[in-house]
Amino acid sequence: MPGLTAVDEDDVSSAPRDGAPTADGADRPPAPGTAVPEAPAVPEATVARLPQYLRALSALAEAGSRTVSSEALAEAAGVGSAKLRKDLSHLGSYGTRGVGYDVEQLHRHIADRLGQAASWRVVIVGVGNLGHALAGYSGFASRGFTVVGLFDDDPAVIGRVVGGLRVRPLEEFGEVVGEPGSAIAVLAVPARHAQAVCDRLVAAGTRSVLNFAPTVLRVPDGVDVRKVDLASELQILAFHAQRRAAAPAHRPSAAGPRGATGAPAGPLLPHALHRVEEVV
Amino acid sequence: MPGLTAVDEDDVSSAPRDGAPTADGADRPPAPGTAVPEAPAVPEATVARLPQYLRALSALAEAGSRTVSSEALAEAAGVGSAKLRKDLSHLGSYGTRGVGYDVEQLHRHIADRLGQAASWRVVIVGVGNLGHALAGYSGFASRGFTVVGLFDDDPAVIGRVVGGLRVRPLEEFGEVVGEPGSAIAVLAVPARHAQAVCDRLVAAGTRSVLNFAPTVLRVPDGVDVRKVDLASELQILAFHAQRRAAAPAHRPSAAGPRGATGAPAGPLLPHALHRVEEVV
DNA sequence: AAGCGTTTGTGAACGCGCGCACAAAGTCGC
DNA sequence: GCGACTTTGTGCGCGCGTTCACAAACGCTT
Ligand SMILES: NC(=O)c1ccc[n+]([C@@H]2O[C@H](COP(=O)([O-])OP(=O)(O)OC[C@H]3O[C@@H](n4cnc5c(N)ncnc54)[C@H](O)[C@@H]3O)[C@@H](O)[C@H]2O)c1
Ligand SMILES: NC(=O)c1ccc[n+]([C@@H]2O[C@H](COP(=O)([O-])OP(=O)(O)OC[C@H]3O[C@@H](n4cnc5c(N)ncnc54)[C@H](O)[C@@H]3O)[C@@H](O)[C@H]2O)c1
Repeated sequence: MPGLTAVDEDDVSSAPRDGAPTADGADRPPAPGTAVPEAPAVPEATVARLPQYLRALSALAEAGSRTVSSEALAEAAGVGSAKLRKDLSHLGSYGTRGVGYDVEQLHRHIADRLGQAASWRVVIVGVGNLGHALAGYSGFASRGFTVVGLFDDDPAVIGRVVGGLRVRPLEEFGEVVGEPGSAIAVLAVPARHAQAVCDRLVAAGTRSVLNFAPTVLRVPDGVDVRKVDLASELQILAFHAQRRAAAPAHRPSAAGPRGATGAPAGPLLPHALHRVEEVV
Repeated sequence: MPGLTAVDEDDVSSAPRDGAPTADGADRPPAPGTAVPEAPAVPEATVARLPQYLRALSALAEAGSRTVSSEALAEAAGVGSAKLRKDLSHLGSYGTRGVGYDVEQLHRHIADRLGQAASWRVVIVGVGNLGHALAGYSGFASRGFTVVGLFDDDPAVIGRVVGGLRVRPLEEFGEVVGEPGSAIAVLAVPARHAQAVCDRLVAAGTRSVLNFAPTVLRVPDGVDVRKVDLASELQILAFHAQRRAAAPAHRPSAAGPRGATGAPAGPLLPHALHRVEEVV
């Protein structure tokens, strides 16, 4: 959404520009020159896709590719090539026409933009069923995140060591979180406590929250909240499944069988389906 | 009416919806034959919010409310009231002017639209760190889902009982999944195996997949895939956090991302922040 | 150096979703 | 029974995001 008024956002990112002799020092597109410093403002939709591009680039680099075309990278990331090029254009021009993008250089650049130059500190609050799984997840490190604290308020859980970290009481939160905005909090407490816990985290300086509890969190301006609601995801899938079931095969004959991937090409949904409700 | 600023959750993450849109996506206008009665075509953005409305309605019903105004329900769901009314209008008119909506009736109606009349069958594939947490999660049942099967291929895991269900080998998948499209599969296997496992599930009749593995899944038309990528969520938060850090005290009014509170909101952002990279 | 094929970057059209504002429709008070 | 008030439902304008299509830019070959 339009929410963020990206303020300046100049290319101040320390401009490491290591060895890469980009030759063209003239790719400073929006030369402000006059008037307001304005904001290149990367669109939200683009930001949401950058992680996918980064993942695809990591895979390509590991596979030995040195350059990729927008077509190939888009394929790997599961998007259209035009969309990918436009997305990258918001970050600046880092491709070479006629060749493509330098895998390593583009990876570095996107990682910089995502703040992944150094590892972000992550704290997990609520080490229950879900929090335990998250604490033991090894996939965060490779994406630029380091879990530096686990918190709970259950005496039976406090003190246990999970994933190499000791579970602490919430009172010690302030000691671990550090500077305001320097850590991301993952909320994995029961829904009825989520708001209260969130308030404490914000009071302690938290500016970024990933919420797993199925509740609407109220936070002051300046705090960023993203939610992951598994039940909602299932319900959205259920909605589509139900619609699919209600609308049987249309165009019985003329249906163009544009196969996607090696898989059964046969038309599905032979007849109406029914769901059962008993448990096995 | 002009009192409070529109409450408005972030919710930017609406359906990236990669892959191929279902063939029947939106071929409504040029109705070739006779006028088809069905398919008012609920917008995707609306579908993604229906679960939130349903949750809010459940809470209201439990609190004893018999009716709600669009304003109150929107507040509870964390959206704007105009948006909510427009969303509901896509489902048909079920409100009473001058009064509001009947809580129980609206809940029933939305639940019907989401196919929640009966409990959907859910199978979890990959009972590791994450799959274990999901299998033991009690929050699915109240949202209309019943876990009916757990699958893995690790002999050390097969046979174990988790959440009252025995973990089965993938070979038995076909016996449990039932009619094509009648169950939703939750993928919680390592990324490098996700595609292969997904192919097997689809071949066995699965039409809805919720993917936790950080990979792009290729599926044939007619199969609906939604992904939950925790690392990406963190990276998006990191992007905003970094931008916030780069933009010091500016205009707090329009700056922050999606404020929710309609009142005081004492934004601080005292000074620039820095991240540290060493682990504790 | 010039031509040729390739690929990027982007201008422009298009469609979707959002929020405003208001008339219609209903309730409540008298 | 009637007027005033409340709240829904929606028409409309607008901005964001996606897609198409193409000229400019680049490497490679001759
Ligand atoms: N488990 C899942 O697979 C799953 C799936 C989707 C959503 N969720 C949501 O994630 C959240 C956690 O789920 P769970 O299954 O891990 O629940 P859980 O009950 O197993 O764990 C919750 C943990 O939070 C701790 N806690 C409670 N109040 C606290 C407080 N005030 N401060 C600090 N810690 C506190 C508890 O001690 C417990 O350890 C819930 O909101 C749930 O709805 C879980
Ligand atoms: N644990 C988390 O908190 C977390 C967070 C984000 C994403 N993920 C993703 O979720 C997935 C699972 O994560 P995890 O931590 O549970 O991993 P895990 O290794 O703990 O569990 C994976 C399970 O899948 C099983 N498996 C492997 N190959 C299989 C196959 N071919 N068929 C059936 N089962 C198979 C394994 O036996 C194991 O039990 C991974 O893709 C991971 O990236 C996990």
